[in-house]
This record gives sequence, structure tokens and C-alpha cells, in this order.
Amino acid sequence: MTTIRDVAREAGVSVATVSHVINGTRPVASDTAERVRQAMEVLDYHPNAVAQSLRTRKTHAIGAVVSDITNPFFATLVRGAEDAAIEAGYSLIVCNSDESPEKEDRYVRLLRRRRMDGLLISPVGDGSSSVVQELPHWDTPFVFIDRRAEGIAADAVLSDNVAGAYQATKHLIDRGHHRIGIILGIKGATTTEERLAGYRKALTEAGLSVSKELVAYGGYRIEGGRKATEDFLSLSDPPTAIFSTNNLMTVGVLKTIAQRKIAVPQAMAIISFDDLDLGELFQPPLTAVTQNPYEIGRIAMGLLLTRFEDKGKRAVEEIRVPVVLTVRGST
Amino acid sequence: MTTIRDVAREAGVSVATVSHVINGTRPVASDTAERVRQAMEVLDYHPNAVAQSLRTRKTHAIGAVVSDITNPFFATLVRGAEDAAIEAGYSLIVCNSDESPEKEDRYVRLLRRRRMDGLLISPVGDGSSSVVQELPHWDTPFVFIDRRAEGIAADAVLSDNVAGAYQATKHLIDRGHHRIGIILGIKGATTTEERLAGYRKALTEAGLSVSKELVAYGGYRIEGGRKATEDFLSLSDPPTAIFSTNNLMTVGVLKTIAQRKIAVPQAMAIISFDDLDLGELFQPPLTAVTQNPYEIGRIAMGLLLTRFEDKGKRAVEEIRVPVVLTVRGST
DNA sequence: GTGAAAGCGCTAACAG
DNA sequence: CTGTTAGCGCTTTCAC
Repeated sequence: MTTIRDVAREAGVSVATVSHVINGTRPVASDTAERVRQAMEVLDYHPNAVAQSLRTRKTHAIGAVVSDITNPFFATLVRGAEDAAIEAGYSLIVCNSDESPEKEDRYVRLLRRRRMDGLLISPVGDGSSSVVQELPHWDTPFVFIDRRAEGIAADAVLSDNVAGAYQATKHLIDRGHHRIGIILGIKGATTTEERLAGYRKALTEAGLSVSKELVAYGGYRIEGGRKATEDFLSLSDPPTAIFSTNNLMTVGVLKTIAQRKIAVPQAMAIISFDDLDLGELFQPPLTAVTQNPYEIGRIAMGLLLTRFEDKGKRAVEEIRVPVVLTVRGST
Repeated sequence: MTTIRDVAREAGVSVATVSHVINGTRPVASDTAERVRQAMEVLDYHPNAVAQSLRTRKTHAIGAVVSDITNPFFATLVRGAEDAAIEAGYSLIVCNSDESPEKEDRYVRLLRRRRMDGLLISPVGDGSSSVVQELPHWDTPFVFIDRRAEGIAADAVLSDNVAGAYQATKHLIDRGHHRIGIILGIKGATTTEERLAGYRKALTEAGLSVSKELVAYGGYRIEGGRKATEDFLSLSDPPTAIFSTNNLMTVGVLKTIAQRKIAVPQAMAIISFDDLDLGELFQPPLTAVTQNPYEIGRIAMGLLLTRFEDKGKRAVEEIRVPVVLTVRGST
């Protein structure tokens, strides 16, 4: 592998000069610069970013820890973050915590060892794991995405969960439903708690009570959605509508309902927090609260990048990205 | 940030000893080792992977350049690769080329500068870009995934495209179709050429001719699928079946067909190379050639990792991962 | 069983 | 406008 010294020798200049033409960090006579560029070309030289990082203490890399990259919600969020990072000359390293505290722990430590310049993280569960709680004591800027960790005052970019869940529930009530089953994700996660709050608010406002048997937890996974639906169906007095609070669980709901050949929306109305990519192609098309993961990613990255300048000076920000209710055929 | 020197001082040993307890690279008296571990704990020390990499010339990181991480096919492939990497103590850096030669170029260079230990790459188009063509001259092992580049003898892990396309086409023929429109991706891409070959083979075997107006290109994008479908429909003698050769283009086909309220499969049969995540939930459920991206990723990573030992000694391997035809309601 | 010291490839004073 | 050189934090001979 050719080094900066090889280039310097080939061009007949010092390594300092080569470094400065690479980085444009000080004026170089144009013919000297040209010789250097020629030498780099000839030797097929590619600066060693590892050495650069060691020296400058900057990796120009951002780490992101998300729940599952195969979930289109996070895949899209990551694309938004990536696009914003690239524009600013940073690259993004993506890790899947898979909703597992162990993996989260491992990846956050990994990203720390690799000296990321900043972090984007959607904490597992309620964010009480030690590695997440220690984040503020470490001197790397970070911003929470999609969810935030309990008890940590830090930047966060989140969907407007309460409003979205409220709208979804109210829509169902307006359609005449009184018994609305809600399938939540992981207890303690801020998304879960906030969506539950929106649901309660709508019910209470309508003078309806919140029945415990109609509140289920599906772990934000397909299987969880399926299981919760089956539990609902086996109730002596089953709900007439199901509100699934993430895309994956909605898939579980739809599969179960299709399998049991239950008519939608006549026998069961279905609404999802977070649309499915092809939601409009289902029969009937899916009614959903549409989030904007791409924007969440972009905004979060933008916020993070500003932190590199104002070293912890500006106040912590919590940004809520609006959601919109898309009424289609399933309700 | 605390360094290995701080730990050495705190523990009252040399940096060499600290290094060796971190890496287990030589015997250390158990009480000394204990003191060192204590010191690391107290100082909240995290080894600097950047410095380690510079010194050892190994980053323990693999770079992957894929077309689009929001495409479930690649998202799943990446998960397979990642799982295999993690098991072996490597981490995976994912980049989206977005089918753009410029981005591909930029990312491959980026990964080179960051001194990845190895690369996984699905080349854009026919893989004729200079950065891809230079890959072999560079001394980093790499393996092609999903597609391969023209004229480069290198490891590759690919779906069995010819067989899959043959099966799909034959299935349509068996169902009585004579005019079958095929929507290919990007001209020159090996996936495109191979799937076309399978299609031709089945038609020829059945004594049918390959009509040029029934062969379209959709760039592996939703919009391309939509456009191609519309072109087919406006033909004086439109096809009775459409064979879409990737998941995204299939979405475009389905959207167009649904919009035009064309009956599937009566008025138009639809088959897709690469299943949709929720293909079974459509009305009618989608018939598809199911690939196994997770396995492609795992196998490719496994192959790459073996290359770290046998430095280019073993012969180049091309591994074909089987596909299976899943007949559902759309044909 | 342990330590001293020479670099890995680069950047950035400092000096001219 | 250009060169010399001291590290960045770590691993790894070589020596004891």
C-alpha cells in the first residue's frame, strides 16, 4: 500500500506539502500541486483514513443503532440520515440492535471504540440499559431517533405519537366502534407509552372506558401481532376494531385475519400506526397513520451535525415530526 | 479520552502489559492482570480501535455496497452478511450505491480509504465502472453479491437466475399463455441477462417466438415497472401475462393493474422474480420466484472470510443459491 | 513475567 | 512557498 511518503518522494516534495494539497490546508504553488497530483495518480495513492482519524481525532463517521434494518420504517429513516450525512461529508455506520439489550450494548461499545464523531440511537425498551444511561457522560454527541430513553435529557427526533394514536382511535370511534383493541409494542418504550396515551385520551373524551383486556403487547414483531389478534378473537366479547401500533405487528394482524377469513372492515376494522409499503394494494386497502421516517432521519442527522459546532451550548431539542391519518378501506 | 498509558500508570505497569491483557497475546501474572482490569474499569477505558487498526493494519470491518438498503431484498441480504460477520468478530459497513455509478465510485473509494478488510459488492449495471474494474488490482478481497461484473474473475454468490426465470416462464406457458411480457431491470446487469436467458429458453422450448415488443426494461424501480406495464397495455395485441423480474418493478405492475381495475389472473396473469414481503396478503396472492437473500448474504460473507486465510490461493468460486417457484393466485 | 522503544500513516506546529 | 519533526494511541519486537 502506497503512503504519503511514497507520493512525496515521487513528486520530489515533503510529506507536508502532499498533505496540504490533499486537504487544501495551505497554499501550494500550482505547479508543485500539479506534480503532487500526478504522483498520486501514478502511484494509485489513496489516503489512509485510519491514520488521518488517529491524528485528527475525527472519523467523519456517525454511528446509528436501530432496532431492525429490515423494517422499512428504519430502513427509510436510515436513508434520510445517510443522505444528510453524505451532504455534510460524513458517512453513516448502521447497526441493528434487534430489540436486544445485549446487541445494543455490544454495538454502542463498538461504535465508541471506533470513535464515531456522533451517534443516532433508538434505545431498546425504555432505554434503561447501562450503556445508554452512560451516553451523556461520554463526550460524543448523540440524538435519539423514534424513541427516547427514560430520564436522559438529550436531543430527540420523534413522531407525534400521542396525536397520531389519538386521531386513529377517534377515527374508529367516529365509525361507531366502542370496543377497540390496541396492540402496543414493548412496555416502557416511549413510542408505546405515548401511543397508549393517545388511545386513552380519545376513548376518555368519548366517554368510553379503557378495558384492560383490550390492551395487548406484541413486542413490535409480526408474531406478537398475530398472537395479540388471536387473543382478542378468543375473548368472550371481542373488539370490533384493532389498532396495531407498528407496521410489523400489523402484518401479523392482517395474516391472522386473512387466515380466519374475517371480513374487513365489516366484522373487524383494522388501523395501523405506521403504514405498510404496499398498504394501498391490500384488499381492502389499509387505513393507517403515516409516519415520515425519512424526515426523522434527515432532521436527526442535521441536529447532530449542528452539535459539532456548538459544543453542548444550545439547549436540548425535542423535535416532533407530524404524522397523518390516511383513511382507506380497512376501517 | 483515557488512553492505554493512563491505564498503565494507574495499574503501575507498562503499556505493553496492558496491551497484552487486553488482547490475551501473552501470559500475564493473574494479580497483575487483575490490577490492569481494575484500572480499566476505574478509568472507564475503551481501547481506541482507530489506533489499533493503524498499527495492526486490520480494521476488522467489511464494507458492503448494495443498490438500495430500503429494498427488502438487499436489507435481508445485508442482515445475513452481518450475522455472519459478527459471529466472526467483524463488523459490516453498509453503503447504498442507489444504482448510480457516481455513488458506487464514491463509496468504493471511501471504503478503500477506510481500509476495509474486505468488500461485498453488487455492481451497478454491468460492472464496467473503472473503480469496479480496478478491484482485482487492489489487494483487498471482495465478493460479488446478487450480480457480478463483466470480465472479472472473482468470487460471486448469486441467485440461480436462469433456472428461476425458466420456471416462471414455463409455469405461465403451462397455464396457456402465449404472449408473455417480461420486464427486465438494467441492461447489461447479469441478473437482467440471465433472467432474460431463462425466459427465452422456456419460450423456445415451447416453440414460441420471443417478440421484441414484449421485452421491456424498468431499471429495477417501481416507476419502471409502472411504465413498462402501461406500454404493454397500449400494445395493439397486449400480453396476457406479465413477468416482472424484481420486487420493486412488481409493485409498479400491481399498482398499475389495480388502478386500471384489470382482473388478475383472468385478464392478466402476474408473476414476480423475487417475492414481495406481503405477497401472500394481496388479492389475489402473488405468484413469485422466491429468492433467499439472507442466505446469499451469509454465504458471501463466509466465503469472503475464508479469503483472509488462503491469500488468493484457492480458485475463484461462483455459488448459485437456489430459488423456488411459489404458485399463488395471480397466475 | 515484564518493560522500553520503534513505528503504523498522517497532520500541524514551527522554522526557514 | 516549503520542509522537519513531534506526536495521535496502539502493538510488538527485543531485551532483561
